[in-house]
Amino acid sequence: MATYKEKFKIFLKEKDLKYTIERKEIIEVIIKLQNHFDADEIYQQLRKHQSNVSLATVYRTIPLLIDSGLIMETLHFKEKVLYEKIYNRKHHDHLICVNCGEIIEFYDEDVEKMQNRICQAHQFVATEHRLGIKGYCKKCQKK
Amino acid sequence: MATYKEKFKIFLKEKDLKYTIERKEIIEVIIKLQNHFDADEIYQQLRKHQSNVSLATVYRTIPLLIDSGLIMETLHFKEKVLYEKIYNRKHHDHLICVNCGEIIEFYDEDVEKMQNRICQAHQFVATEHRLGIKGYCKKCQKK
DNA sequence: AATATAATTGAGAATGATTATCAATCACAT
DNA sequence: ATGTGATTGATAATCATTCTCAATTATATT
Repeated sequence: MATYKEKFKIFLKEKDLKYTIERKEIIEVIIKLQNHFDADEIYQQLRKHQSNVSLATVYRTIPLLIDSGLIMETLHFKEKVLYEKIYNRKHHDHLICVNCGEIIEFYDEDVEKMQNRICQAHQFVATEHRLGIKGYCKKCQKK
Repeated sequence: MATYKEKFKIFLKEKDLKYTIERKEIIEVIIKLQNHFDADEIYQQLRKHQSNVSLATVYRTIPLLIDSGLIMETLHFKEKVLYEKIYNRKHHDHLICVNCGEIIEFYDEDVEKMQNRICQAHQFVATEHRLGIKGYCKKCQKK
């Protein structure tokens, strides 16, 4: 099982793209990120680690990270696109608290089965599905 | 069962908001719309019907339509927020063809049950869920 | 190691959807 | 008919994202 960095390098090589310092620094920062993140979060983390990669380069690199199967766009919240790491992780879906913004991940076998059934019924070939449930988390219900 | 227009009027009155000509023209145009639409689509339809309601007012009215339970945001596609009418319609989810943009609606009882089960397990109170499956429709698979 | 070449970068301008501002107008209760 | 606060249109502002372009860099080849 290749590491994140190796997988990214291999992807770039296949596409005749270069493994630059900027791309190296971005992937290193992504590896450390735990939660859902947006473009600016990557940028802020770079600065925190004494890297001067520009925001433009962050935006340019995101599609490469997606195409290489390392991250995916998972949800839109407050006008922002959030991403998360997916390499070497099981697919899962999300509960999002509209009050505090907390994101709870869950995996459900039935969701996957159901997706297959629905796609077959509509002769549809799925590349991705996203189930997002919005509402109130335990804490926020009390208010 | 109140009509769209009546329901909107009642909502506005409850909130001490006014039923203006502009809001009337917007709701009339929404009633006629069949598919998923964005803010600009509403604006274009208004102009087609000799209405001069501004785009700013369209944007200002959308939250009112959502709060009154007449429409909901259903999906993001190509950087645009798409809405659809929901009043007096059964909840449903979507298959979206990433090639041609076709949107197929489907209803599945199991999706609803599953949502309840997951929310109970996480002590979460859902206000809304959205299941979007992206992939290739029958036509686009052949290419 | 030097060279060639196409890819990449940073800085800042451009874009495009959406939101805010504000003076003029309007809906509606009294 | 009047008063008051809500609403509107026009347009400026915002904010995330994308584009532009000259300067720089990675990598294959000599």
